[in-house]
Amino acid sequence: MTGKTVLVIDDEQAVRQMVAFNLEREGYQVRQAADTIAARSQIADVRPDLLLLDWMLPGMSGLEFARALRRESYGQDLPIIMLTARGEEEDMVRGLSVGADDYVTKPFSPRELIARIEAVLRRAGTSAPGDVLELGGLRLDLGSHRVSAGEQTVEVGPTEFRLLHFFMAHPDRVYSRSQLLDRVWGPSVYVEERTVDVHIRRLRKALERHEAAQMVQTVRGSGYRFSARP
Amino acid sequence: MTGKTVLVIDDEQAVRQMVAFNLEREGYQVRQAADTIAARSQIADVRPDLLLLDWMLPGMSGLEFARALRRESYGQDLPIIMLTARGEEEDMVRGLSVGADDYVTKPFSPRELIARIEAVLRRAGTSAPGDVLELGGLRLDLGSHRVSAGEQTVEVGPTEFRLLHFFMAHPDRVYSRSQLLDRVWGPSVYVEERTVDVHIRRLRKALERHEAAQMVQTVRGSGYRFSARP
DNA sequence: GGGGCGCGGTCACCGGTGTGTCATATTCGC
DNA sequence: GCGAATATGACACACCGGTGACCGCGCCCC
Repeated sequence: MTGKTVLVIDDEQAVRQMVAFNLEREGYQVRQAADTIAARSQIADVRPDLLLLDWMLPGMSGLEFARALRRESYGQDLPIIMLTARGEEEDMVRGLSVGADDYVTKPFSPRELIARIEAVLRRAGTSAPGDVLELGGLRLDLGSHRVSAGEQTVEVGPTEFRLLHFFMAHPDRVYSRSQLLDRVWGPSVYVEERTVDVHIRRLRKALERHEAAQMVQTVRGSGYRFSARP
Repeated sequence: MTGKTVLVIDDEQAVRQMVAFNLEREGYQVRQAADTIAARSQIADVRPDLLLLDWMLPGMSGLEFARALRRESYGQDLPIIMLTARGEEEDMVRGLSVGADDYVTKPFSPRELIARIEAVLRRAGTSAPGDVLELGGLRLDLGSHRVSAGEQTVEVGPTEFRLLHFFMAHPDRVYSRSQLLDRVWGPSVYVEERTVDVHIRRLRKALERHEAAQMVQTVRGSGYRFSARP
């Protein structure tokens, strides 16, 4: 796993720690900054994949900071999620208008935060061309939305693409049907668990002309796993 | 559906009963505890899949209790949802930073509670990456659900996997058949004690191609032990 | 506007695998 | 050598996952 880097910018230490604790548990790299000065140097230093930005910051507001970032070359397509206290929601309209990708109102649950982060990263990742996942002879190109095995193109439907994308981003790991539904279909979608089976089969069928179907593995009683080795 | 077990820890009986009623209707097993002492013994006794933990408890706060649990081996990946009164939201930031997975503010609707429980349960198990147990040349990878001896993969069925998992997590110690049934099969499963023998044999058979079967040792009159030395 | 097509979700059926139980063989301790 | 405890083989059954078919929906192209 690559482990995306997230920078949390908030003046309250408790908030930063809470976020850091929960994101690290999910496998993210987390950096912290208490103000925009520190944030600046962290951004230059570690080039985070995503910003969690508090609305109220000492000195410069989160809004101004976001706007300033958007004017710069590196910050233009850096995803930003704003953190805001309850009651400030109206202001968020302005926040979104300067280019924040989403916002979360405090207090927020780790689940909600992670779901939003993944949603934003997914969107950002999909639009960035040249981002390619490669594993065991399989290539998945996020930019062109194409899958290939060697020289040949593999034809997969949209859901199979997302499923394969998730698998290739998290290889060698078992996921239960409900976890897959959560991560690939989305947290608020309710469909039958067995639906996963059907899409697994469709994915296998697409891969099998290229002798790559054995990478999609059944772990009886637990779920499915994607792995290059048998 | 297996019927997951949820433990409700709250000092108000009305809250506990309301929760129990609604969860049981959904097919959950529900246990109750009015304080942390009772909670302790319930946790040791029934090994719940999830905790609903009130923020304000007599004696020890929910926060302290959660933190204490997180320090222990069994509690580390036990999902926790905090219950909190409206107005205490500020404090929740701290609660979430010690590892609660989500929170619900009282009063809450049964629908909301169930939705959150299911969301948390779905995510459970995904969090800790790269969990690997290693002992005497045997490797058990929880993430990929694989067992290997040296370079070779060891084929084991689901129950044998759980059994081996338990053994490798608690080596060099004798467990009686009923203890194994309790810990590996679960507290609410009733099967013959002799069934353990059969699965021990199946586990040995799987290990014996890799010359690792002698690690599963019989202690006549007492039970079984897993150990790297003869 | 209608017909066709692609996609996603559900269902029913089936075959295989895993699981628990029993009967019988074997081993161990005394 | 005896009795008790454990190992082992066999078996029936439940359950899980694979699979093909079907249906409904939205979209595009006539």
